[in-house]
Formats: sequence, structure tokens, C-alpha cells
Amino acid sequence: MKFSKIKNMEEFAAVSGISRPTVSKYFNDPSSVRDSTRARIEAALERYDYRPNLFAVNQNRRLTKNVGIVVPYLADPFFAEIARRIEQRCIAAGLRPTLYSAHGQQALENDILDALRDLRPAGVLMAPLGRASDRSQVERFCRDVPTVLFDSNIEGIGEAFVGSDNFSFVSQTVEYLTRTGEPPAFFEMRIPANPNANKRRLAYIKMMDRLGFEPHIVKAEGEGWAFEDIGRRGALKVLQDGSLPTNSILCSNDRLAIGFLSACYALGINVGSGEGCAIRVASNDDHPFSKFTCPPLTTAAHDYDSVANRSVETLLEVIESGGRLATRTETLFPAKMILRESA
Amino acid sequence: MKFSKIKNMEEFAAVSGISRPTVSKYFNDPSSVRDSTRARIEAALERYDYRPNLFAVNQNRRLTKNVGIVVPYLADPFFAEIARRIEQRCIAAGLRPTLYSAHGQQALENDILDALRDLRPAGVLMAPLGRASDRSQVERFCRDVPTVLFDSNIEGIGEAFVGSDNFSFVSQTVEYLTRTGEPPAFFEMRIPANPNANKRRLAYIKMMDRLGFEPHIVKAEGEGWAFEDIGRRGALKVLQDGSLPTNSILCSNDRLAIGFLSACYALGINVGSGEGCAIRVASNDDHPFSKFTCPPLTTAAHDYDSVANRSVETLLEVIESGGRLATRTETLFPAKMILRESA
DNA sequence: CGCGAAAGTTTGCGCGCGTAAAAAAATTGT
DNA sequence: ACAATTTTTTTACGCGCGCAAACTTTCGCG
Repeated sequence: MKFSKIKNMEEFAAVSGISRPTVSKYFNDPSSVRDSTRARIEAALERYDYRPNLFAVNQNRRLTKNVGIVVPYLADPFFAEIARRIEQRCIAAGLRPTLYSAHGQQALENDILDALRDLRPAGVLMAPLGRASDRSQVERFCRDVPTVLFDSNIEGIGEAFVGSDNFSFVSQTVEYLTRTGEPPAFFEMRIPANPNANKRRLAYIKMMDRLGFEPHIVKAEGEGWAFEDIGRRGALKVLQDGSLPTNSILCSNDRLAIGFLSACYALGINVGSGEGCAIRVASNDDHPFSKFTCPPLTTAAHDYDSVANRSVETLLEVIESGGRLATRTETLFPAKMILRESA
Repeated sequence: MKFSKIKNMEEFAAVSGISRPTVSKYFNDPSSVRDSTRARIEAALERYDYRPNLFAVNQNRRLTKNVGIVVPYLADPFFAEIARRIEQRCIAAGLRPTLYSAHGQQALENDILDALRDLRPAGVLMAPLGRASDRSQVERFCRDVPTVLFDSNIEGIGEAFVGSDNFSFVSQTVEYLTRTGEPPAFFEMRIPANPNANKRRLAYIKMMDRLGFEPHIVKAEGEGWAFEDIGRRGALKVLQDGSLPTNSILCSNDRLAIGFLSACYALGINVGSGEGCAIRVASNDDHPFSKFTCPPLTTAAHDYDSVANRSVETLLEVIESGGRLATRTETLFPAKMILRESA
């Protein structure tokens, strides 16, 4: 508001008594103009409120400050949380993030990539859908736009990958469950959406082998992103037909575990290690709500902060080195066991 | 990919043998060109992949197809879910939505509004932070950009409001709890972020009055968006010092209720109406995870679909009538009771 | 076949800003 | 105080496309 309205840089340059190109320089880097002119511009900014148009700015710039953040399903609190942190990291680094969710749909993911090209982003942080991703489209995109993948990896695509070390997750949970009770069965979706699920299954098998136990994998039917519901149905089934080979269960992820706990409650089965408990349930992710389940969920926690920080740091490196990295790095952060009452 | 790369409309017009203005017309409305030329353009589209630059298109258009969607806190699954539906409705209506989260911060909400101006959106769908919103900024924004508020209302601001009828929510839950047991106490945050909370408290008091009972309001300390944690702490406090005046609790919202259930579990208090249950807990919202709590939460459900649909419909009306509505309408959808085991 | 309307083409400007090159002005050093 | 910088101004063009006016071609129809 302040005084009259300024519609473009031309007008603002006029009222500040400075030429437009110099004003343009100022906005791209205030320290690039002489102190006295910077003072005059900032004096004008006090009196008139003007900001360069975000989209016009990027139309003809060599390198923009835009970054895209793409997640597969934003209504999943895990992605909401990691996206939130990444977004704030980007803002702190002086970038302009825009967040997109593929809502679990390949077509939408492709549309997002198309829209992202037009944004002319300096870089993109992307957690792909995984199995449902259109690999060739993602690959093409990464050739055009410097991209760092996070959370779920696609081998060889993007300048780098930052995520969690699934083996660290599963080895810790399996070890813990085994040490404090029975070796666990592994509970997962038959057709997992996310590549991490496959790595976790393999890690489970490997750990069980290493410890000298027979692996038991329990599959829940159902596809899509309604993990809790799928977990609940799958759990009801195996709990009712008594096909569960053990009294301890390791769920592939917390959302399935939430469904599993819900099924246990419905059947009157007490979960935990204490008196009167029939089954122990542990999981992976440390989903934001795992702390509040009943019983609270024992789980291997993502290092949310490290993944978010390193993703953004890596993207900044990529951008600074001109959009390409000499070698594709994969950074995996270990899990941290969170012991709660469910196991 | 296909053949060579097309960088702009000029080039595409050349290879398709049609003039650029006509091609431009085609992309704005394919039916506005003659069948034979449409066929030629589409034949060219088969051979070359070209799409007009999204941001350049909007630079000089009278009316864009952009819409902004602003929510206060996207890591809250309620907002993630409603935003997801609104986003998909917009896409279905041929609009181009962009989603923003204020992450609970006033400064961010203001930044988002600034960025949205530059997007030149045809309209904006906004769920404001509420108490934390910078009212004058939001008001200014709504004067410049046609905006429909949803979920939380700010009196007199925006072209319309679409949300849920808090009285319908609370009256049903209070009535149900009273009819099937004791009249409830009301559990809420001392300083609620959201204006709906205040309306719910007032509705509770009114209902209790009407039914001839003394209202009891239990306040949980804490600010911010970590509702579950605040609910849990608050519940632990009142459950431990025995200050709860009743055996039935109505939580202002489901996230608080999830915290409350967690506290009950920690203290070994059984929740529900059955044998051996000491307390009944009901709530409002039908949060996506309420179905999976232990016990599953009895709650008054938002009509997610209606709110999402009507919001988008209303915005379309606003846009069609040139950005302004004769009178500001407020549409409130009633709640639907979801009976589960917690009460 | 000729006529008027409809559709397409040409031409040119505008959106708001980045950026490059050359000229002018202000600052610096001595 | 004068040459040697540094900074700013001027001028001009580009980004990718929308839009309007005037003109030309095409189409439908009697």
C-alpha cells in the first residue's frame, strides 16, 4: 500500500530515480550496486511497495532460484513431514520451492514434470512414485533438469540420491525383536508401491538368514496408498485364520503397522511385551503419529532432518557445479531405533 | 522426443504450416479453429512434442486458468486430504492448481499471498491460518484476487465461504453422548489456532444449556500445530489429578482426541462404552486416521466431498461472474455422525 | 458463379523483466 | 587536477506467448 501502486520495475525505477537495469541488478544482488544507490533504492522501497514479478523474472534468466519438490503422495504424513522440512530448508537457502504431489498417479507425476520444465527450475528434489513411475519420462526429465532423488531411489537416474538405509532399519528391528523375544515375521503389501519396501524385505531375509532363522513373510492384499486399511484387512485375515507363524511381527512401514494394531484391537488381542500381551509389533519409519498409537509403536526412525538437509545441500552442490555432478552419489542415513510399548 | 525439439510456438507453427496466432487460438480453444486446420495442427502434434510454456502463456492473458490453493498446515492429514480433493476437482474443471502450505506461520502465509499475485490466478481457494493470519494482508489480497475461503472463515473477507457447520457437529456429538450415557465435558486447547474451535466451544455450551446440563470445559495447554502431543499432555494431566467431572469427553477435534486416547492407554484406562470401560471419548472431524485408532474414534465427520466440490464450484462461479459476487455467501455443510467404539 | 460470412494470415505491439554493449558519469588514486 | 577505474545510464534486444486490427483466403449457399 504505502503510497501509490507500482506495477513494474520501470515505474519503480522512475520513482527511485535510478535506471531500470541498475534496479534489476539490485534485486538480483543488492551488494552489486554502490552503497549510495543501494540506499536510494531501499529508501524508495520504504515508500513504495514493489517486488519484481516472480514469474517474469525467471523468463529470461540464466539461472533461476526456483526449485521443484515432488512427492508421490502428500496425504501420507511421512511425505508431508519430509516435504515440509525440505521446503523450509530451501527457503532458508534462498531458493523458491514449489511443492507438487503426484497423488499416487503416474499421469499426474508426468504432468508435474512437464509443468516443472516450464518453471525453469535451477533444480528439482523428487521422491518418485516408484513402481508406478514412468521410468523413461523421469529419465528424460532428469536429463533436462538437474534433479536429486530422495526417499525412493531409481537406479542411475538423477544426479544423486539421498535416503534412508533400509538395511539399517530392518537389521535393527529384527535384531531387537529377536534378542528380546521371538524372531519376527515380516508383514508387507503384496504389491508395494515403494521400492524401499523391496529392500526392506530383502534385508529381513538376509538378517534372518544371518541369525539362523527361517524367514516368514506375510503379504497383505490390496494396492494403492490406503496402507492403514490394507494393513488392517491383511492383519484381520491372518490373525483370524491363525496362520501367523510367530508372536512377533515386523511391519514394512508404520502405516501398515497402524492398520495391524487396529486389527489387533478389533480382535481383542493385546499388543506389547507386557503381561497379557499376545503379540509384539514393530515397524519402520517413525511416522509422525506412531508415537500416539495404542500401544505406541516401536519403530526404526528415519533421520528426517538429515535426509532433508542433505537433499537440499546436495541439490545446492549440483546447482553450483552447473547442474551436473561428476559421479552419482547415493547417501543413506541409518535408522535410529525408537523403543515404545508395542514391542 | 519424437523428432526434433520444438522450443516455442513460432517453431511449432512453422512445422505445422499454420500461422502462430492461429496455433495460439487452437491451444486456447481447439474448437475455435476450422476442422481442417485443427487436423493439421494435431497431425503436427503427433510428430513433434510441443506444449505452450505455462508461465509465458499466463503473462499476458486476460484470464488465466491458474488457481492457488492455500492451507494453513499441510502436514495435518485433514488439510492434506481436503487439499488433495480440491486439487483434483480443479484439474477436472480444467484449471491449473498450485498448492501452498503456510506451515502454521503468518510470515509464510503472507509470502504465499505475495507469490500468488504474481501467478495472476483466476482465483484462489484459501483456508487461512485463522488466529495467526494477518487479517489486513488477507483482506488486501482478497480485494485484488477473487478468493473463496474454505474450512475456516474470516468474517467479511473473500467472495464466499464454504465449510462445515460446527453447530451441526457439536450438537450431534453432544446429543449422542448424552442420550447414550453422561453429558460430556469439552476438551480443547486453551489457545486454539483455528476459528472453528471457538465455534465448537460455543456450540457445546449452547447445547448443554439447551439440554439443561452444566457445561464443563477442559483446557489443554500448549500452542502450535502439534495437536496430538498437546492433547496427550493435557489429558494426562486431568486424568491423573482426577479433575475430570464426567466419564464422557468430547474433544474439539480428532487430533486432540488421538492424543487423549494415547494418554488413556498410557494410564491403563479403557475407552469405550463396553464392559470395563471407564471413559467415553468422541470428537469432531473424521480425520483420515480416526478409523484406525484404538479404539476407533466416534466422531462427527466432515463432508469432505461436498466441501471440496462446493468450494471449487463457487470459485468457478466467482470467476465466471468476473471475479466478484453480488453477495458474500456462506455455505455450511452438516456433519455426519460416525459411530465407532470409543463412545 | 458470385457474394457475404467465416476462418486464417500478417503485422505489430504488449507483458515484466534479464542482459549485453556502448556511452556517460561518478569515484579513485596519485 | 587528470588519467584510470568503477559504476551507472542508454539503448536495444530477447524470453514465449496473448491479443487486436487489417487484410486475404476459404467456405457455404442461393
